[in-house]
Amino acid sequence: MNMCSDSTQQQFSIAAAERDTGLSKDTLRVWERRYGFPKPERDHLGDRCYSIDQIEKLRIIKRLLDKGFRPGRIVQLNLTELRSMTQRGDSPGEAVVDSDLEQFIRLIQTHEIEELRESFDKKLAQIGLSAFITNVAAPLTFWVGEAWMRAELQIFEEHLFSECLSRMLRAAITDIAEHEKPVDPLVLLTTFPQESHSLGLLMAESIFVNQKARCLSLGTQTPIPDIAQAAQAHGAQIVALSFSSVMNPKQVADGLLTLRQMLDQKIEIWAGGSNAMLRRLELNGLVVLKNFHEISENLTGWRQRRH
Amino acid sequence: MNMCSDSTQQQFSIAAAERDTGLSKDTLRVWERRYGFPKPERDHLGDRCYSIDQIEKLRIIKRLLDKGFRPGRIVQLNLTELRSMTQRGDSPGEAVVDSDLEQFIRLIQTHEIEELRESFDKKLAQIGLSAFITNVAAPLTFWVGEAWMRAELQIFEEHLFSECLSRMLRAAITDIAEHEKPVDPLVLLTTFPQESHSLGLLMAESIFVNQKARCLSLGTQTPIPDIAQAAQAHGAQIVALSFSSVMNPKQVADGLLTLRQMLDQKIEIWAGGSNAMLRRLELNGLVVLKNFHEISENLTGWRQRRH
DNA sequence: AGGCGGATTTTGTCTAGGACATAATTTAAT
DNA sequence: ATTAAATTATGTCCTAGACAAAATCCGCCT
Repeated sequence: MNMCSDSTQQQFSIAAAERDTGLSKDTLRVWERRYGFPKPERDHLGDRCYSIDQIEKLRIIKRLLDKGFRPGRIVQLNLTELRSMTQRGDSPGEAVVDSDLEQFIRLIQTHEIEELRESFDKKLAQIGLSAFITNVAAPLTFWVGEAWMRAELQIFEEHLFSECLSRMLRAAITDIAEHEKPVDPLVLLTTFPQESHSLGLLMAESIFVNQKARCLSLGTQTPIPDIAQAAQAHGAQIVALSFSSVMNPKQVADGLLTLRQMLDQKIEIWAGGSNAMLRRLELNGLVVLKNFHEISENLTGWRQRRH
Repeated sequence: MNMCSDSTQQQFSIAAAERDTGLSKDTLRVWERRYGFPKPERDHLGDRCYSIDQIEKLRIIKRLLDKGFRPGRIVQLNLTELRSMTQRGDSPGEAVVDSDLEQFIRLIQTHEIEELRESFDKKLAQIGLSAFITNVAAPLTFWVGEAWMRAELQIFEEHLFSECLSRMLRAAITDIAEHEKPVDPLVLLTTFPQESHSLGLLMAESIFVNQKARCLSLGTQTPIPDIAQAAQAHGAQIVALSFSSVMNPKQVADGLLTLRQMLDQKIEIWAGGSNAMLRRLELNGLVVLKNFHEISENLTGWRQRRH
């Protein structure tokens, strides 16, 4: 049993490391064997004790892996080198930040939650829900993740932002539901068991509801057989799933295949999110949504197909 | 690499089993070694292939463990024996179900979500938020868990119920926030990284908000150092945490100890939820809340202490 | 009977190093 | 320049042993 619990001066057991980095115990051990990092201290029982610095580095590496980097190359690098990698890659980095977004960013950084909420509301009233999600919510969420990696934002600030946005979207959804009568298709929304990010799902639901689709959300983390059951029970015509990069790509592919087999062929699966697997995966009866705009497009298409 | 993925006819890899049962791979392997259950088939590589029946049994066993049973005794039993154990134990079983609850239960079982939502709203308007949580939301949540174990309710029905209740509570919270001006204390609400159940947290927040406390929710799964940082940054006076029985009791104790050390002594930690560890744990500067009613009591106490 | 302290069993998590499928990359051949 | 084949990189699985912490049992004393 591990002696270097969290409690003693910033030391993390391998279980704590797994929980806080999202890298499995097996992966942590095999990296140590192969690449020599992380090489944690050992307690008097020979159990690994990760330092807070190692955990932080591992968290950054995890995010870079999600962006397509490979461990063998980046594991050796130091913190500054890792942070500089954010700029590189497919995205143009912070140059993309719209001037409109800057005010929101400032409010996040200064923890002015109330003001952030008000600005959100104002903006929403100005540009409407769809545009708000495409032009504000989505890019801001992306920016927040990047900023964290550049050490410009704390994790709790990310949580605050996420919570604030969630509440806004939920309110918007309720609001629309009260005023407009939805029509077909009936869309079942949820995520796979490993996936706990609810923000993507919520943004998708907002778009669907805004287009007057009937939505039924199961929340996050529904076991796959139960997704199928729910879809059949309620006569859903579309099952919409959200996959962030925290989910293991293999399990994404695996799960989608299983679900496709369990589900009536008439029911479509629509999958969106930042998970790398979605860009590679091709499967009959699976619609991969590259961005929020494609939800509207596909919805129009679906409705035309059914007259 | 595992060949018996989810996709082939109801076979689960050990990773899928872990994800769907909440029991770690290590535990699954050591149970097999010691008790002879679960004894999964092997694929051509020697990798474990759990059947759907084994998974279901494991899920029930997991819930019984959370209630205080021990694996050595119950692992051997068959499904009917396991299900009958629900009645036994400290709780009087379904006899406790209030006649008022029956209508809600029926609506859950028949998937009448719209009607459930309306009934909730009506009841809430009738008895007020505090009473609604203590007399309806909390017992109903408990009942839903039990009913699942007795195979009277599907998991997706549990999700639907949970989502429906969530939305209601969030709406209620927003509603109060718009009409009443909150006062001290400032309460920071969140859960530890492993804990993804947001319902308990939401019920707690409802009570707090209803008592005019200023609430700041980080949502679920905030890393422990970040909880401490957030509390300091916002000058929170109370950190409120929710622990369901899905969380490993050791990690609960460990985490609370760590957090207590990181936090200013003046900041109180209030912990509630069904996790078994809370009943055993004693720690200076930690308030364990046995039920929702104690939130109000302790809040009154806190305010009196500060005049 | 009932409570207490120590011995014993139960339980979960950690260790090590080996294996191998799959994915990604490099090399060779057309 | 493209495609195919070989190679390397990577994560997850395997076995089996160890040990602390928690729970239970047991004998003793009141």
